[in-house]
Amino acid sequence: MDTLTQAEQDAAQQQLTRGHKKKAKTRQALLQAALSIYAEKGVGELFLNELAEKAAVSNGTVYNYFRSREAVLEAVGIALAEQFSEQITLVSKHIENGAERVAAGIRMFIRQGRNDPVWAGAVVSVFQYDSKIRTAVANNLLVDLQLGLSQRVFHYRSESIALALVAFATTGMMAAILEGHDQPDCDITLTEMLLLGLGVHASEAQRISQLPLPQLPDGRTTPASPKRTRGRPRKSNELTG
Amino acid sequence: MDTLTQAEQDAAQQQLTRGHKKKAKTRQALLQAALSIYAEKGVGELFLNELAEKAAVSNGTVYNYFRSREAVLEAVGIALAEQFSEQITLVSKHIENGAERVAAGIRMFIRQGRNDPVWAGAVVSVFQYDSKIRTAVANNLLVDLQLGLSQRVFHYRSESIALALVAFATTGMMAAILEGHDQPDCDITLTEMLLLGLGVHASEAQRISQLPLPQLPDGRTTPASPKRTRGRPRKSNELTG
Amino acid sequence: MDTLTQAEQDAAQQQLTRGHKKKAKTRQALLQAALSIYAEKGVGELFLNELAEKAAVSNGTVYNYFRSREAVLEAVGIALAEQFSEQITLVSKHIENGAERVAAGIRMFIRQGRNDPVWAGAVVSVFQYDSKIRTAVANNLLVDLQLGLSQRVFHYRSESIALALVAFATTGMMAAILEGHDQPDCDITLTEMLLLGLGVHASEAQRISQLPLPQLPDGRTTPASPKRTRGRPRKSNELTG
Amino acid sequence: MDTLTQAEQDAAQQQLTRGHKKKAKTRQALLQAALSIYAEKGVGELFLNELAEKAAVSNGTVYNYFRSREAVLEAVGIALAEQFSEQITLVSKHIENGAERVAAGIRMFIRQGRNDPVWAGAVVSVFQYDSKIRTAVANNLLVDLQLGLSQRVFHYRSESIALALVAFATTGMMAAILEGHDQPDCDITLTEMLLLGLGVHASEAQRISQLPLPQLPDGRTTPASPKRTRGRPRKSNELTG
DNA sequence: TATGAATGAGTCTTCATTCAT
DNA sequence: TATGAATGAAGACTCATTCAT
Repeated sequence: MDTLTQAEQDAAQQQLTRGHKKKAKTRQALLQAALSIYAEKGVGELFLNELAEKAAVSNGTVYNYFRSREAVLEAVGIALAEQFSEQITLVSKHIENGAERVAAGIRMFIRQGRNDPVWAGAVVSVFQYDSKIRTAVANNLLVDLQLGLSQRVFHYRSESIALALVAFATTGMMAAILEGHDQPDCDITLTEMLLLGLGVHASEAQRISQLPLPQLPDGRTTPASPKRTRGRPRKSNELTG
Repeated sequence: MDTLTQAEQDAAQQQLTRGHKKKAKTRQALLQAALSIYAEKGVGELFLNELAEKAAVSNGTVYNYFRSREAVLEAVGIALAEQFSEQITLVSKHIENGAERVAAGIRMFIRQGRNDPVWAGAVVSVFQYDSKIRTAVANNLLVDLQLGLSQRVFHYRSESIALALVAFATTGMMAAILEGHDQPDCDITLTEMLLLGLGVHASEAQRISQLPLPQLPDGRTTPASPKRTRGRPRKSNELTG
Repeated sequence: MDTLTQAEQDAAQQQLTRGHKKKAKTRQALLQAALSIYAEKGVGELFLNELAEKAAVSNGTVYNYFRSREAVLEAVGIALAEQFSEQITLVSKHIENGAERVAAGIRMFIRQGRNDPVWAGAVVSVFQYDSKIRTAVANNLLVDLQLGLSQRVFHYRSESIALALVAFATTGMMAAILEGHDQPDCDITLTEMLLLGLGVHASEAQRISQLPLPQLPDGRTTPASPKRTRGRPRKSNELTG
Repeated sequence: MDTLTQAEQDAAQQQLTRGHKKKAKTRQALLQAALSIYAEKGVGELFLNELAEKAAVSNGTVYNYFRSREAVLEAVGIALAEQFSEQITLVSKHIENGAERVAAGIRMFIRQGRNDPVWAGAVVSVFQYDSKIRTAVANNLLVDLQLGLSQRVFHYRSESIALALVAFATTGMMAAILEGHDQPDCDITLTEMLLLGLGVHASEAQRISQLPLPQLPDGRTTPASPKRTRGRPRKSNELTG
């Protein structure tokens, strides 16, 4: 998964051919830097001087790409939200079963977060700051929940509560992993629990949660491990201690 | 539930008899004001001049009670954390069954949050900002999970994941309610789902989630609805739309 | 004429008795400093760091008194406008003849400006930047023009043009004096010309323009000569060379 | 009256024949754009990015024509000043009487300003910002004043004060018109007043102020009405309300 | 202890100017 | 010469913290 959406990459490509390589690269660098700051310190701690430094541009350059600090936050949120839709669509493209689709989504998020802590940190930060991101997740999830329900795989009483359950448990798990409370196959374990919660039969839940995940094309450009040069050290999450 | 813990109230009471009524009141006012700011705008938006204004003291006075802004945040976190333990202990004092204790805890949080949006908002804000609060929740929850496991009511593979599941789903539900996505008995519905996820048999899950809740002594002093005089309006949560 | 209006001085006095001497003094210092910057460099060149330095307070203190840079400009404008009304009222309090009142006003402005270049510079700067100041001048002048007309001393075709003539010529003269093109009795000379322009008979114009001016109580606190420590040197006005 | 002086147009013409059409056009476009910004927002609000945009060139291009922002301001001032001389010379070319020459100058300025608010706004703005412009006006005016004096048409005590009177009253009137306080024949009315002020006999003042104006060749290229797309709205001038 | 004016480090933002293409 | 992204100095503004009263 790349930091830039497909649309943005296309635009970048076009500009590239017109010799505007630099501008596209700078914008990407800024978005990437913003993501990594989100990951390290949260949305509220994004300061433009630090953003500029991380993106290796000068202070004023930020304003050639974003009208204000708020615009940066918004742009990152939008970029993440678009990524979500694409990513989820991709991972469950050929899956017909609603429960399997939901499971694939949950596991993809957790695995992706484990592979890319910068991305995971940004997602967790943004998830509760920005309703756009929540909308993006919810819209995709909702369809699959309804599919599973109509297929008689899910049996839940309230769709909105099921939605909240899956979304918050998944992002919570991502947060827990970020804070060091990882364990092998935790994606499978959580997915099984959630499927049970959604009313899937135990044997089915176990089977579905262990299905092999579709291969994802890997286009990540974010560094695999965040640099924590500054900012307060991340507090350990005692929840999963 | 009061904003101050029992211990703090006791201390306050003692000082009261010594004629230090005012001091105790000011400290309580400050903590209460901080809570309501958390609820309205989140931890990152607590500014001391606003805190002082809300508590009806001058800004310099804050420093007679707290060494720094950080100390305020910490004190609020500690106060909330202590409340949690007391509250959960209270609600499940006479319950022997681990699953019933967990269910009572989940439902108490959600119901309490529905009754007191200020408190709920503060809890949700703090939960992801302050590891102490997470610890407090986790410690209590952990015991009950282990109890339920030993009683063969729960059947889960990973305790830490179960912990994360219950904690994040519950606080997520509180957030969803805050944003207006409430529905009757949503505490029961979520609890049933979580019990299922923890491996409780369906019939048991349904029964346990619907047990009458123990009566709670009600000593709340927080206003029932937060005043949102300033700050950005809370974004609607599309997740549970 | 003082930098603070009567109302402001009253307020200051009240606060003084309540031990708020400092606050009143700081506000006055800021207004005074703003005036002197206006005088030296014009409205557009007022920078808050320089304002703070001149008022001998720190940068942030300015914001304890004015919400923004704009608020500073506005406050100075209002203070000057209020001064005008008071000053003009004062100088022509006991004069019945409209032409004599107008003459007294014109000459008072010019003489006051000669005595207090800081004030004069500020007036000239503000006059064309701030409609409030123009309104203040115009309102007072208008009454006297109409009085003179009804007394058959003035004979002009258009009141609004007469208004503009007197106001711009007077402030223009103040600007010319500021730039060093002073000469003895220039207030008398200009006043005579303006009276002629307003249709006063030549002998009357000469007599009125030379009447002794009413004594003004002198409460100036502004330094008699501006310090020109910084900023581009004032360009000489070639108009009156 | 064109934005470029005759000299500049000649130069432009020469270059045209050498195929440098574009360069001349760009320079003119920049000067024209600067004028319109002056008119809209004043000298202090001319920003080079906006200038470039208005002239439909990139911001870097400005520096191919002017060394710095200051150089732009200076060039506009010089262009306006040269226009003045030409314009005044032109309008009073065949007039022998000093008072008639002065009257023609005053009326020409006011009428021209009424026809071309962009030009008028720029003149008013520049007049108080740039001593060159004042010099240009003063030099022309001075000669005519002295002529009128020697012809016994004027009877004033101080040449410098007479100069200031006429100049500031005229530009003040232009400002008043710009702010909407126009009225038919206000140029005649003001001129008559000023002639009276300069000591012209009443009947003569009336006659001279109403003489037909010499025809001006009209080569204006500036749009008749300024576009006020941005910037603070011009404040209404209460002086002439 | 309470007050609230003052402080100043830190951030956001603008805009004249440079320079590689 | 034209372009426009990049620059960075400068100025506006915030807010935790101090301190004299």
